[in-house]
Amino acid sequence: MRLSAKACYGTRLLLDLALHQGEGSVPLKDIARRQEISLLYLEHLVAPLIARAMVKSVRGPRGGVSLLKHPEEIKLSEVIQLLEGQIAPVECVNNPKAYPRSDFCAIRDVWNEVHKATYGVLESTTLQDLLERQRQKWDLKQPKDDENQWNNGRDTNSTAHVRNERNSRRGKGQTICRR
Amino acid sequence: MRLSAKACYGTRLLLDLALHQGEGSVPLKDIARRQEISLLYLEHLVAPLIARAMVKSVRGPRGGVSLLKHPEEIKLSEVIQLLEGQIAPVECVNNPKAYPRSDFCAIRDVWNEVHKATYGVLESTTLQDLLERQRQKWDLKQPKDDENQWNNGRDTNSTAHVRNERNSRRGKGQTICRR
DNA sequence: CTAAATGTTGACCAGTTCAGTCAACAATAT
DNA sequence: ATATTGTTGACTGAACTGGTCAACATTTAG
Repeated sequence: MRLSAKACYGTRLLLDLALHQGEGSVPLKDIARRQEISLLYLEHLVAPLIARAMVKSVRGPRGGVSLLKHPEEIKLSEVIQLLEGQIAPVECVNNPKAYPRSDFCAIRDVWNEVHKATYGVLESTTLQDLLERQRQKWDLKQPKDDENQWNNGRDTNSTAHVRNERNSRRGKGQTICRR
Repeated sequence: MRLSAKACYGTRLLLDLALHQGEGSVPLKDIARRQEISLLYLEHLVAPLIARAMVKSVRGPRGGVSLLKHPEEIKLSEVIQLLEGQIAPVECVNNPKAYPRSDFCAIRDVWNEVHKATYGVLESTTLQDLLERQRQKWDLKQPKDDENQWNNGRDTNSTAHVRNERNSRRGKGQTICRR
């Protein structure tokens, strides 16, 4: 039951912003570089976060994005729901009214339990929690020059390339995580 | 974090077999009809279950499939792992050794918790549990002629058609669940 | 021995989704 | 006026999914 790269990248973007709070607008270009995510993709990915008022953006020189809510106000359940579309494993858990017969389905009950278990973890975890945990890990490791805090299991040794600059001809980009 | 139709159908196939224990081999054709799943697809889907010795098959007249293990010996974690490929939301939870840097990633810890929560539910649920729950629901509802016990949230009103007979020209099949 | 009824399996397909890209444009600071 | 940032509609190639086709294998019944 795989998490999409979109939800994963979005979570990393938010943590990156939390780690850089107090620095004004953070250019997406910098986040893309630190997180090794395509800038062009990141620009699209940030839109729902802006629309949901989790993040605000400023255009122009010294532009970028920044958190609009406090990290403790941002629950992961909200983030994943927004980016993934649904947290429930099947649609009849997500929208039981549309599937009245599923009331008599024992299997649906299990997916419901899976959903509750997953949702419970995400609902009780805030961006603040992530921030504190990440800082603790860094304090242990002293990775001052290693803000690439993630490794979400994607193949970071891929030879695929991606651009993270706009309006440039196709060319070498940084190694990306692919699915 | 969607469950694939494959994992969903496989779970329903196993429950259907559990409900029909004691009847010898159950033809896949009958399961396909009851569950409204393509027979042709079901034939492919059953292969890993046979390979894993959860199910056994008999060819020829009076052939079909039947459970090889007792329902209480079949955990859903095993089933979903087999059919879905992985239960963990990201690969670095599934295979941490391949991602050493993820040890310092706070986000990975959260996906780990999500995984543990999900896995916990599936690991503690057996086919026997499903069987008992399904029978209880039926006792309440008396759906004697309604063995289509599921409704996994897929659109059962679809006008798409599917064949569930072999070696016949393309033609009208039964309504199927699509994603 | 033949026909029918079942499973087996390699190959294939159309549609969908995804991760990413392109480019024109808008807004802002210098 | 230029550079630097974000915005957004449209697009793309690859991967995956749910399903199909057909030839074949096995088994039973007549």
